[in-house]
Amino acid sequence: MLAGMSLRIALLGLLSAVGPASGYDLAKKFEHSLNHVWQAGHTQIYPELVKMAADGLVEAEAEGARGRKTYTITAEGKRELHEWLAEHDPSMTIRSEPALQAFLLPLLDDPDQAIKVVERIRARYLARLEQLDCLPAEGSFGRYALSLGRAQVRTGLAWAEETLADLRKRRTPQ
Amino acid sequence: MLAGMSLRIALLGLLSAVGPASGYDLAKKFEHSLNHVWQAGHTQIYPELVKMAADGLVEAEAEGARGRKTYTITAEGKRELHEWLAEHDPSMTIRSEPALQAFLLPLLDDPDQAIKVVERIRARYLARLEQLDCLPAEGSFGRYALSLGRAQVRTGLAWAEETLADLRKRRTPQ
DNA sequence: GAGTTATATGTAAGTCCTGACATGTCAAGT
DNA sequence: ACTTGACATGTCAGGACTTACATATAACTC
Repeated sequence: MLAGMSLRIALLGLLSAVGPASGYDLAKKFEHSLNHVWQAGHTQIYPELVKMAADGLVEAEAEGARGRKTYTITAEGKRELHEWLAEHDPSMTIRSEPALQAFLLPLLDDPDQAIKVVERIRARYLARLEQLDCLPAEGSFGRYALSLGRAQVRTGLAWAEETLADLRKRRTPQ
Repeated sequence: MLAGMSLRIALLGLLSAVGPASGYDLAKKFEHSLNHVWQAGHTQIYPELVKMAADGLVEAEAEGARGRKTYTITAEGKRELHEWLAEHDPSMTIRSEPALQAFLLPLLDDPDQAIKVVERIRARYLARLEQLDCLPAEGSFGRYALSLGRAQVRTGLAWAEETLADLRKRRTPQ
């Protein structure tokens, strides 16, 4: 099993959880339930499903309306999915733009400028938290990931608020 | 200013913080101080520095030993760096393999299997936290990012421990 | 003097991912 | 009849990133 096949795994997981679905459906699910875990647009999903069908992990059923194609996970697909979940050591690779901005904060000598940057980061985290809070229970399927995602965003928000307090204290030390 | 130039920004930030450095130095800094924020290997860094030099963001000085080249940030480079930090709305894109595994957990009917998966995730977070705790103060330059990184990892760890407790309760409900 | 490790730089193939473009259907309102 | 918006699928160019390969010097150890 090769590394870096997370998009496949995510798609297989969705198909396994919600049953047969089209590429369009899967793109929507990505937006609404995998959003805090993994991201992918339809431009990545459609070609990937074709490759997965070629590899025997899913089966396509060309259906009626509007050229809609329904994909179903195969036994082989389920096997790959379970194997990945059971065996794969998850990569800790991180690429976080908010954290990169946090890293660079000391470059700004003017505390007011730094405050503006952290306030923008805070607003982003807050918007995302509200978005997560609006997520449907989704049959409670993604519950573990949702609690992890929420906790991570709340952590970012808390960091922003602590950092703002710290920067404001520095600005007016009297 | 285009999106997705974070590698450039990270390199400019390092050059701005620690002064002139070679590609090799920058690769080491990535490992030791940007690790919890952004990741890049030397195979990505060397070509990027060449492009950045072509764009006038850094200046290369071909130096002595072992073909070492020293790069210095230019005024234009500093301008770009500050502009990005001040203006760029950070992307919230997330791709977390641990979170993806968390998402898929309900697929495992056997609680013992789920426990194994979460224990592996927990071990990974723990290893990373120890790694972060060993980071030098680095002139305290990356202090904000370090506190954010640590908090994020601790959150992951706490999630793993709560989830383990939950799964163990389900296994033996008596 | 030989061997090992850390220093130091690169290339190339291939995959992953984004953003822009392109096409057409169906349902509902006006 | 017309328009708008949600549905539905795709391609393509280019940039980001990984993995494997390739090379050579300097310092240290045995």
